[in-house]
Amino acid sequence: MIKKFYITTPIYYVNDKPHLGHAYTTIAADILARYHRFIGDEVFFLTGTDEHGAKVAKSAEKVGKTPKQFCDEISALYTSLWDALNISNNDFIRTTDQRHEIGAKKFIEKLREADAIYEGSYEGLYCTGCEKFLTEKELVDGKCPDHKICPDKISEKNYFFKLDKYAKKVQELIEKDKIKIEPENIRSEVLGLFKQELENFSVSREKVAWGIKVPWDESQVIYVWVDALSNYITALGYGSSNDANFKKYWPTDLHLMGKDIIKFHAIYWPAMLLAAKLAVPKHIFANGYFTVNGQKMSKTIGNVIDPNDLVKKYGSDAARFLIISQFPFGQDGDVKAEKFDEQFNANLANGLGNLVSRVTAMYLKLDLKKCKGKVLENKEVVRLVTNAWKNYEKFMEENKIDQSLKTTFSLVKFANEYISVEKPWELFGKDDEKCALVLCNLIEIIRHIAWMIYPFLPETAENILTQFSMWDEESKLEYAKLKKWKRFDLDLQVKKAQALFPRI
RNA sequence: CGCGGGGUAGAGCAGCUUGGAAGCUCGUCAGGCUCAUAACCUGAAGGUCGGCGGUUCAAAUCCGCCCCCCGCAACCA
Repeated sequence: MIKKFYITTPIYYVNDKPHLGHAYTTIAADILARYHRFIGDEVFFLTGTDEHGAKVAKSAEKVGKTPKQFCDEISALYTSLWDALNISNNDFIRTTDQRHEIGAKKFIEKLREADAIYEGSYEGLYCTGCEKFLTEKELVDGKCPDHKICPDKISEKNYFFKLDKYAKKVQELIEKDKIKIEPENIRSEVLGLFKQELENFSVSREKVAWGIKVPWDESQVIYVWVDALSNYITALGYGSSNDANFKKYWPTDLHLMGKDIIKFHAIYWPAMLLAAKLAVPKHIFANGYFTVNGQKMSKTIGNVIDPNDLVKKYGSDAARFLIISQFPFGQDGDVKAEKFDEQFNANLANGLGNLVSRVTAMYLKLDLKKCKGKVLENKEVVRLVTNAWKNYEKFMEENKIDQSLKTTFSLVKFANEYISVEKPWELFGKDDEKCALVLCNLIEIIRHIAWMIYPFLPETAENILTQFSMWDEESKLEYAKLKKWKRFDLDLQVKKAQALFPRI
């Protein structure tokens, strides 16, 4: 039976242009999506942009644009980055899409019907200059940092969600891993939140114009978390006449996100889904945060890394590789600009690129056609590759994508050592059959490496396989066949190609 | 007493759950090789595993206290 696999990134807030963090989460999702397609799952991979709220309206106004124009422009920055990074999402949802509006309204309506919503009042510090509520933390000496005035304490009518009604159940689901939360430390952090006070949260706003109107009270706009989170179902057609995808793909197999928004995904979202009598997500995974040179990435410090620059400098595949392999997936990590060059050269140029290059050259230089049909199998090498696949899969299933990549590159290392030990150039003319065996083993190892990196570096994988004229035929094969050791003969059409990753 | 993460060779990290000769990548140094993208392979130098104390035949690993970094707490992955 074919398994379905629904994977999402958060929808990104358009108040900011995309940075390394957005790219990180999205590339990770793409790798997992590609992997699952690769092994034969039916995949739906969703990403998108979150476009409502006072902040966006404000930013738009500042540059003299309508909110919609503003959103169109920023949202396009995301889609073009995803193009540049070869992201294979099946859909891209914007919260300003009509389909989303319909679904989101339907969803909040459902919450109300379930008696999960009540009218209350929200009290906060409102700055008339900003036209928004400020938190205590934002204030400087009790004043709005932008307008230097004391905000007014005012209250407005809001609708609230009865989180207290569902929290216990959500907690139970998490404890029993019905909603599996990873990594472990994030899970315990979430469970810790239940011990503290979890307050009912507001699901609407009165003083915000840029948003989706609450269906039963048009003086209110649906507040961010209901609006944003519901994208995961509205993109599948929830609430519309065409909800085939919703029926097929819901619930989510994997919600991927940065750790900052875990609370909303792990607690608020399942609670709302329970209220609406929908299935809850199966798995939530929070990735870590980047610091740059030991400091948090921030616009004010000016250390924000633009993923577009990485693509320009290293190319799409290498940028994917560099971004994803900086530190273990699920943990925080620090990056330095110099490190990108270093790792590019070490792993891609000197490692993989050079391996392909030297094996290709040897194969073309040493004429071993007379050994055709006499090439044996080397059990040790076969076992090594089989084992590598086992580990690779295990890590992938555990979302340890950096480990899968490491496993793959350990084969690169092995192949390079193997060449040094066997010295094909010395064997040639002395023991041609042995020489042929070594070269065939090497090419076969490279074939396996190519398929392993396929979800990570799709273009490179195709390039390598094309170089050995394997792509056309193999790309049609099933996963189970691809990963089997293949003994092939010496009649391959091998082309000398350009360096995969020229050294920097 | 808010919650959580971390402090291991020059740099970045793994190991800690289930105690038992300190490992990986990059860098440095010295050899080797010539098929290759000045690449590749081998070897070496370099660490009192944040501090103090405890448990133990044995602690980076378990326990206690202390010091120092960092993230989160209604909208920056």
